Amino acid sequence: MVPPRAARTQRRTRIQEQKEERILEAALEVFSLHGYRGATVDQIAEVAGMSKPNLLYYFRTKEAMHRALITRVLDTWLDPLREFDAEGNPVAEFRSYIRRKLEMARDFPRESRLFANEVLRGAPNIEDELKGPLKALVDEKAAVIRAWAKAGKIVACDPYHLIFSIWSTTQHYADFDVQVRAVLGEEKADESRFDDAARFLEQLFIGGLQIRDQGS
Amino acid sequence: MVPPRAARTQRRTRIQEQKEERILEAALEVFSLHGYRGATVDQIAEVAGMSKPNLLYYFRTKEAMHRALITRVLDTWLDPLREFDAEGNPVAEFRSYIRRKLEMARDFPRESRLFANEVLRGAPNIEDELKGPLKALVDEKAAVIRAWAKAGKIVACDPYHLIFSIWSTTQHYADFDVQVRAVLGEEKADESRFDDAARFLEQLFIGGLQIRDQGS
DNA sequence: TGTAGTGTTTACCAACCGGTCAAATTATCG
DNA sequence: CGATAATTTGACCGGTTGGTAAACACTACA
Repeated sequence: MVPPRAARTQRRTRIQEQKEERILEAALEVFSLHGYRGATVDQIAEVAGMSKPNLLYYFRTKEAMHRALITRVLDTWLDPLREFDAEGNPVAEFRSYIRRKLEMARDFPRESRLFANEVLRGAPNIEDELKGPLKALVDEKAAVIRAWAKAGKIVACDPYHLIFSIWSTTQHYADFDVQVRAVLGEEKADESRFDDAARFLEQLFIGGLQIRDQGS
Repeated sequence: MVPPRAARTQRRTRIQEQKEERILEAALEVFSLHGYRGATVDQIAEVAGMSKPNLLYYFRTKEAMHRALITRVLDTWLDPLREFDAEGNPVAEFRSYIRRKLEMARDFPRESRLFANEVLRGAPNIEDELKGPLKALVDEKAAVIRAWAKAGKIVACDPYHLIFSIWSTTQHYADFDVQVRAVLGEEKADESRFDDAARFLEQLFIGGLQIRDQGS
């Protein structure tokens, strides 16, 4: 009788976990494609293969569904940056960070688009998380980058805008996928697209970051 | 009696032009903020300062309004790339192209977000224009860039992904404005944000493109 | 001033949407 | 098996949405 959300103090059953997983998977599919407002509960229910009231038994509102989804995505989305290691070799760290971000754009485009959709709308539901955990993490990594520059390990540059540019260039291949396809032509296979992108971005960032001839 | 759209064979009156302009301005405001589905005709009518039926007298459907808006935006959006001059100095051309794109992100963020919203949704209404005029223009400029590289004027790199990276990094400051603000902190004034971004992007792209010491 | 066309508004509608409810079905466990 | 709780469903509801009908107002011009 009592909806599972209220009974969460107890352990969740396996069936609840599975259903919630199926729902969030379907919600990701629909939200990422149509945005929050554009998605309908009926649509999500259909993709999840269950009736609307049944879906609403697990997530009482559309908003609850979206919130659960976006906080989860935001968390995994920051993993690559968390791995960014102050102790490692600077150039190697950037190289693997860029590669990880590009792989996420390739393998999890729906998550990227969900996030993009949310930020585009002004991030009404995640503003606090952006100003809190996200900002804190970026501040931390920016300090690392600045220290590297001061130590002469990489060229000096604004660490925040450097991170922004890595975010934007990599996520572009998920969020603007249709445009990229249209310009490159459909014949260009996915593999090739991402390989070319990886090669270019490495050239752009690593080439630009490495200390070489400082003249002119 | 007859709606103006059908009477378009005749010249449009001044009042029609003005009203349509007011409507498209309001539509841009609302669509860019809430996306196609999230925007309501009532909302647009209110922003435009007229009643809904009155608005629908000038644009018979919500979709017609959106289509008129997006084709116009797409057109002006490509202007900076059109100005990209094959005869000019390569480095100077890139520098001014980046600056123009960044200025557009600063001065016309709504247009950028409208476009981003559309592409995110799979560009259902502009797919043809992406594969047609857009692709043609990019192909043309890509050839120019390749020729510059072959002539040794800039370093060799994939011209398509270079253009993508300029698009994504500059538009990021319009589309992900909320995130940028959250990370940099609200105290950072707009002017400073864009100045810093301009300085960084110049360093990234121009520094990376210029021919200097080629040794590892 | 009459009238035809242009522009505007009030009232309205059918479809859709998020969400509820009560009843039915199924799983759990003594 | 019996009983209790968990899950699922069809029917439904109030509010919103895109769009329409028709009357009304304004303007230009003979």
